Amino acid sequence: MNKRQFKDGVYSELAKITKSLANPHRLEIIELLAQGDCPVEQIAEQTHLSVANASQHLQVLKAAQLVDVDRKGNFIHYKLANENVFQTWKALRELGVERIAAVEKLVKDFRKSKFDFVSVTIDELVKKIDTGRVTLVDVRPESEYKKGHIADAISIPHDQLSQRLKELPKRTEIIAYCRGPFCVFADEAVALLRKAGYKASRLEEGFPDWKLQKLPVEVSVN
Amino acid sequence: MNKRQFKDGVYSELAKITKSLANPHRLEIIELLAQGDCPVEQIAEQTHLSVANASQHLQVLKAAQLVDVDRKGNFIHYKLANENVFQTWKALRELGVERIAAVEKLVKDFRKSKFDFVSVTIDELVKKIDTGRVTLVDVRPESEYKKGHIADAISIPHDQLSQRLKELPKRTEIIAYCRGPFCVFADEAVALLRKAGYKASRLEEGFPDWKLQKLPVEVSVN
DNA sequence: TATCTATTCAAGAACTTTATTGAATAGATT
DNA sequence: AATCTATTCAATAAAGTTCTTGAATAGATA
Repeated sequence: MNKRQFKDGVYSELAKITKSLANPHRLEIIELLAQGDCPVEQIAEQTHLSVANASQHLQVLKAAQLVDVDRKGNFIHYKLANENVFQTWKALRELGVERIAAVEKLVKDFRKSKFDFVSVTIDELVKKIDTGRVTLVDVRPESEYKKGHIADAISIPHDQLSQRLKELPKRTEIIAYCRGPFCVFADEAVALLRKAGYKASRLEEGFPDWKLQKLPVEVSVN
Repeated sequence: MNKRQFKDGVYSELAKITKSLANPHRLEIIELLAQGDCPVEQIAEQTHLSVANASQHLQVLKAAQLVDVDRKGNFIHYKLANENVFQTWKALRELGVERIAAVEKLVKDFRKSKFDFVSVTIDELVKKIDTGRVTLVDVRPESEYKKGHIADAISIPHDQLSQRLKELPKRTEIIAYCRGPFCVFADEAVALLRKAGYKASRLEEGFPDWKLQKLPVEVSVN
């Protein structure tokens, strides 16, 4: 094998991986799987795809070895092959927000129009936890909370929040978090909480970002 | 705009960026531009593409805002839009090497078959520079050296090395570096040096990786 | 102003990717 | 062993990507 063949080989393999990521639905699937493993049907539902279509996208990710499968009873669970997959998605996400005005505009317009408040970064949250009292609320679906959540966070899924406000303290600051910067659950939660007189803000990033930094995590085993 | 439209918008913008990276030639172009800005014709030559084809690929990268243009006299120079672009390429590269056996095999087979020696990581090189004496040789084309190189490195382009061996000390350790882990210039240099009785190894990563870590860099201004 | 030249554009053929549909499969459960 | 069911496969039409070729352009030099 000569030099050129070697280079062509390497770059074409890397392009294959990149291609497997280069689709809006597959990026959304990666973000979803970063919350924990998940059967096909749930992925299809969450991403608004048909099951057959979701399955096909998962096959593409599997062929690129970005996801692994696990059979659990009647269901087949998919999961990210390793941390590096989320890391790469994070790099792409950040590149997008920084480089592409369209993405930043989408995010800002949507957020600012409906939810006019600032968010807290992971670093800021760590300081807050160290120095003061904070109530952490995980507003993702309970199944995702169970698969892993920030230590000491309580689970109140976004669609149950209005009925469960009493569980939250009025005095201490509340930080809501969800899947990631493009997930709206936390924004909706904060809007609701503020309207009800609570002192609340959202975490800018999501649970997978917290976990990637090796910060304390808890799992609810079934 | 509702939640679903927002998500669809964001993921499809991010997928557009990812698609612009998802091609072997464009990945190679990114790696080349990470060495410093460069006119179209040189990019075409280095990547073995026709000029028209290289230009088209550059248009794709430009549309995704991953590269910027600068006119210099008669030539149009392309450059990476910012550090994050290289960062993302690096994440993809590492994901590839870690996840895809095919990539690792290609690299190992090619290297091990022709160049049977271990490489030095950036961290190890930093320590070596601190504690001992090391001669650093930049074996990339001189134009790339001029656009930026590791501090105190000397330039001996790979194709001139055999005639310029006398410039190098026989006693102190020599570390050769080039564009990155998939670049073969440094391997060839080390093979040649060892055969001639020098104590030499290659840097595993390349100059852009060194620069990304904010380690000391020099530029030869023209 | 005319010429030169690096780069881009445009059109088209070959190939790849995607969503949809309905059938097939493989592994549990009964 | 028979049935059930979550998932995958296969075929197809529509849309997108890529390389090649040769012409067009825009900005510099003369």
